[in-house]
Amino acid sequence: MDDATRRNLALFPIGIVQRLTDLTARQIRYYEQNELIHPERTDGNQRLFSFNDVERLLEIKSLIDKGLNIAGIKAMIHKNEPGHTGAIQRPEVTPELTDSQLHELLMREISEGQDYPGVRTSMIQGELSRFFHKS
DNA sequence: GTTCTAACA
DNA sequence: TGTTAGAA
Repeated sequence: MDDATRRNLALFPIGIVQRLTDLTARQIRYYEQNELIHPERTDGNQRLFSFNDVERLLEIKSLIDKGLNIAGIKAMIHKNEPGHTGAIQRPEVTPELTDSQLHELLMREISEGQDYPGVRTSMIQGELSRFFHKS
């Protein structure tokens, strides 16, 4: 049995995952509804999570702390290519950013946790929802 | 005892 | 998101 297989084995119930991630069962179930995770089901319809699921939940938790909404997190998970090597040029003091530029900027801030001159992190929440719809 | 779904003084 | 009710 290889590592990948082992990591995807559905092993623990929500109770264990709850402690492993410091998330509430409510949140875990909520994230599943929004398709951020896809735990397996067994017995009488009870969820069984794998190590991968747990890691994903930890990642989701950190993104939530950064102020992202479900839509934003979905985008991050799908485009899991964390560090952009650096082919992106940041607009100095640009009052008007194109959607493309703003998107790249936000992705950088989110993955690097840093701010760029003239762009406040607090704008992430609002601008992100402008990209990946509102809720 | 634990987890599930659905719903909200 | 918290929390609770009722069932499995």
